[in-house]
Amino acid sequence: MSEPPAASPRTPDATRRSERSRRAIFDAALALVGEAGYARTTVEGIAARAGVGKQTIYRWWPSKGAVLLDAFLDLAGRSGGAEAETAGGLPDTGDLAADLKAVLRATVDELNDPRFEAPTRALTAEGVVDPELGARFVERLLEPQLQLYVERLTAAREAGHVRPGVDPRIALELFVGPLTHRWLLRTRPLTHAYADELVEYALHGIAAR
Amino acid sequence: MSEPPAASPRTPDATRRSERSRRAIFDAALALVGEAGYARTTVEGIAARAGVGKQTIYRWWPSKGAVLLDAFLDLAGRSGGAEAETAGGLPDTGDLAADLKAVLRATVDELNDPRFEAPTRALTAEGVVDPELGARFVERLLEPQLQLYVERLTAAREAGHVRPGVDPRIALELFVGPLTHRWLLRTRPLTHAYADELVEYALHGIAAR
Amino acid sequence: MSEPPAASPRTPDATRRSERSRRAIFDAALALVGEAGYARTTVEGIAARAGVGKQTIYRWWPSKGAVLLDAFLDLAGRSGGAEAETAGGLPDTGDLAADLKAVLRATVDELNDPRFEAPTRALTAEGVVDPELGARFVERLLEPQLQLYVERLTAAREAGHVRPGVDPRIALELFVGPLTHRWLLRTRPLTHAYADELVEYALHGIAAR
Amino acid sequence: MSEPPAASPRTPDATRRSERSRRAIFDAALALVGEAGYARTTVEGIAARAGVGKQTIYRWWPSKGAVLLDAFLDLAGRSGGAEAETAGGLPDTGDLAADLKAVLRATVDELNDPRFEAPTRALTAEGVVDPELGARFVERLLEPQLQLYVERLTAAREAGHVRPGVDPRIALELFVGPLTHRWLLRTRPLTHAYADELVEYALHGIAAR
DNA sequence: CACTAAGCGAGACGGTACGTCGGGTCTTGAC
DNA sequence: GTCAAGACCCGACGTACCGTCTCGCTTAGTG
Repeated sequence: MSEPPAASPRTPDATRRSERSRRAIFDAALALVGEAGYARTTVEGIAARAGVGKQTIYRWWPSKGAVLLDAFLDLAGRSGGAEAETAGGLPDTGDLAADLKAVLRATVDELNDPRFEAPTRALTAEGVVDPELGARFVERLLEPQLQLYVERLTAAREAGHVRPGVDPRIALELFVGPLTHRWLLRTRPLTHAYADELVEYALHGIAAR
Repeated sequence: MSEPPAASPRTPDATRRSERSRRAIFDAALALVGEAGYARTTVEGIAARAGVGKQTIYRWWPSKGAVLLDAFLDLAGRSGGAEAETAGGLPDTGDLAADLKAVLRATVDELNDPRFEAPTRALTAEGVVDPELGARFVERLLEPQLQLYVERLTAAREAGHVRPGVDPRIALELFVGPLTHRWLLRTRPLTHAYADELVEYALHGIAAR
Repeated sequence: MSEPPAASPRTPDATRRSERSRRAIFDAALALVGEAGYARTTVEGIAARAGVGKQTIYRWWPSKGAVLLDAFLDLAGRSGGAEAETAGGLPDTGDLAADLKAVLRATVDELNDPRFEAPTRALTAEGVVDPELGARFVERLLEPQLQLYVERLTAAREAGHVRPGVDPRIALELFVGPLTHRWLLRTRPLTHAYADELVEYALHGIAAR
Repeated sequence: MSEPPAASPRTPDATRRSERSRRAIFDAALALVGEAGYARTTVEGIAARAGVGKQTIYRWWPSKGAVLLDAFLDLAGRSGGAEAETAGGLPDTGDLAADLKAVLRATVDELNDPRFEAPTRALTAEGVVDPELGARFVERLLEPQLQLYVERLTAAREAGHVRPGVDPRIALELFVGPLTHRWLLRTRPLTHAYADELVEYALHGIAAR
């Protein structure tokens, strides 16, 4: 029952991969995007800064975007950002509005944090245009976080705080969608006050009773 | 009292501009983005396809993105898309939910139209990363459309169909934000059914009474 | 009776060519070959040293060898090496042996001159392996010089100093061939004494009467 | 009194060398030079074709040229080309002119044989530019053959067919030099007729008595 | 009606980065 | 300790575009 060799042409041997280079590439990539922006970051620049041959990058990633996505996932994993939240789940004090406000305020802070802003914008934009990259981005970063909303909203529904028929998968977009819209398109500033208002509007709707 | 020449260095004389070239550039730009995608579209390519010197492009636009934004605005203006809607305003049958559903369904159709998808995605992504371009994009294309929501929602509030305290500028994002989120990030398909549900959720909120 | 445009695809417009760049490329190329040798000279290095874009080299020459051949032809033309000799023809004092010895001694000196040795060896070697380059090398540099031998030997034949049936084109190789052989393959040192002996042997043959 | 290990750093142990790999490398090298030419033949390609690690090549040879020189020597040794001739010496029928013509005709045939042409040209060119390689080439391949001329011409001198004062080492170049000149520089085609004429000219000189 | 003076098509230019190839070194695991 | 395999750092390849810069050539508007 032997394992067949990988089908794809030119598949490098991952067991021989240099962990040292991998980390250096991530560090260099994030640093450059932070300093010069995504567009002015180049594979050549990353390689030079990481003290690595260009081929070592092209051996393991197909494009600049892919490198940066992995670098960003690595960063998120290390600095516990998403992972910690993912592990713990959204807060559940019993007060749905308060919990959502706390989460959205934290999201606002993160989106305003310049450390994260440049690479996140860059990756999101890249994903908007490159479906494959976008899919990985959503699957690995966004979807796990959205799933937390699903869980919290489901719990709230079972607790009777949310109308019985509501689909959490759609409901969550009432919170996340507007926030993302403001942030990506810069139509209005992202503030805690806005986060609070958004929760109120989304929870209670805008129609007169 | 003769007017001195414009202060800025190297300001071209717009009165002598070749309309013929301007149109050819727009056509070439849109065609190329449609065929090859934004990333593979180049200024050089646009010039060649338009039968125009590169300098003629650089004389009038600072970047590829700017050319495409103008080309897109021109397209929108010509094919009446946004302009026609802008002129007429959102429908007002007295039934807010029905009117919003109609508008959102139309938006869904437009976002799913392959003719518009590629350039719109490209421009949006570019605007996400380039604040200046993003600002022009929002100001010239997005904001006029959002203003229509403001008007319709204000009218609805005055008619007593929307709660008195509601800020239309925030309320509109409950509709537009989730739609944009789905479209840009491709988290779920964009359908008429979704548009309808969105209107219901946003109008009535998700909280149990 | 209009001139048809050049058939070849992507033919650059020679009338717009930058003479300044052309010279800078020649100078850089010759300098680098002299300093680092042919093998360690690169197109990239030539471009950098000449303060020129790589494309400017590739626009006008197909290969490193071609650049160097032209650089060398230019050098020969400027420093009058071949051209001056070509213009004047071989000396004709009436004493064929003495004239040939003078010429061969001069050739020995030139082949031993380090300024010429490196690039000449490099080009010759390249021509040995690349027939096209070799053909140009022979046609532009070698053949004009060999032609001088043909003329001098023909004159000598008419003056009765050379046997009537002798083909000058073959005869000249008795002088040039052995010299080149020694120089290219470094089998024995190249000296004036050797040049003199060569003339004696070739003129009178080695067979006993 | 045990022998200390060889002084040089990293001297591989020749006794453990894989004969199998050595032959595979030679075969691959010759095949590739024949198929793609010397310039397009790479160490990597040789290793891959030979089913050998690159290091196995670099362990035993300093350069591509060195591998090919050895491969060529091996070929010459095997197919008896030079060796057989070397062993037997030049023919000596008593008729110097006829013997030389026979030998030169055979050389012409060999130089025109496409099997030998590519690698021989490549090695010669490499030797023209790389003195060390050139020296090995001359010593191992060329000089043994030239020595045969020395022997034959010495015999001829003793038999009174060659003038007494003639230095065979110089005389031989009258035959070999022009031939090599034509072959390397491709100035004129290499034919049997040319070989014959060359012998006549060199034996009897070109000067009128 | 000539005479500037711009916009224009064309494309050469100095550059930067691309993605690939191969050089020569080093490491791993099998023999 | 050699060997096959191949990852690694590095330098160069030849190409694609960038944005700038001349070139003639229309094409107005002015003197």
